[in-house]
Amino acid sequence: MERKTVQREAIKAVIESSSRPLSVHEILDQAKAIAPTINLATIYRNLKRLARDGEIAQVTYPPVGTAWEKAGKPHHHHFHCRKCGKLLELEGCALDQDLHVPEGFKVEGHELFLTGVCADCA
Amino acid sequence: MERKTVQREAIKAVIESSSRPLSVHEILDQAKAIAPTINLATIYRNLKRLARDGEIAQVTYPPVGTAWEKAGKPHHHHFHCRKCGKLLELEGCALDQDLHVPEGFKVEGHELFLTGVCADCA
DNA sequence: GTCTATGCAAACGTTTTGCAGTGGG
DNA sequence: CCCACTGCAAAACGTTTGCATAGAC
Repeated sequence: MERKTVQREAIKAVIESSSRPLSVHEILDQAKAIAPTINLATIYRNLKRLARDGEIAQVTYPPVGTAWEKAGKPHHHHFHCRKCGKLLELEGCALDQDLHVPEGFKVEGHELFLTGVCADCA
Repeated sequence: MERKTVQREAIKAVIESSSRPLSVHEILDQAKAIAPTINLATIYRNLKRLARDGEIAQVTYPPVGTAWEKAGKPHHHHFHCRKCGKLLELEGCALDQDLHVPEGFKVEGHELFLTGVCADCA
């Protein structure tokens, strides 16, 4: 049976209160303010589990690594600022719905990252 | 001064003759046919270098890891088949050019991955 | 009291690096 | 003959796992 722990609640709270996807280390640092003894193994175990339970979603963009955000948001994409390195959330989707893929291919989803410089760094 | 080696030529040849991005281990396996003593350190060192010299390009999609393809191809994106796990090349770009990003953001590039099932696996 | 979730440390896969020696020029 | 490049082994890095025990219920 599932048990509620300060650690998992802390991780959830940190991710849900952020306006942008957070890295594992950002999550660790911020969660420590709530649950000081928390460590990386616990972070990873709970990220995996919260993702499985549909509470959070994984966002991965190589130059940044893996980041996590609250699940259930409307369809959106991300912007990677090459100056501050942050991954920022963008509203909506600029993808043409009429994607042309070769005969026989079935498109089930897509991921789009924009790169450039954000307003703060420009 | 730059020296031509069988190892680097093998890596280049393997990547340039492929119709889809190759993983590091695919490159290692195929390069061994040309340069049997080649090892991972040499693969990594040369991938980095060939990329720096603009001969090859890195493609990274998390579920697959890092893959490499010939540089200088026309703008295109990739398709990830969730059955065979391969990364396939798609022609063209279905991205709406009129991307709306927040005030002050400067878009310099983008990466798009489509996911689904390829023709061979459907 | 039970048994899940944590904390630690060791293990893992991928990529990088130090160093001695090979071989391209 | 020189020194760029290789091959090997060790290190580094992010992530996962085994195990003993703290703590939720």
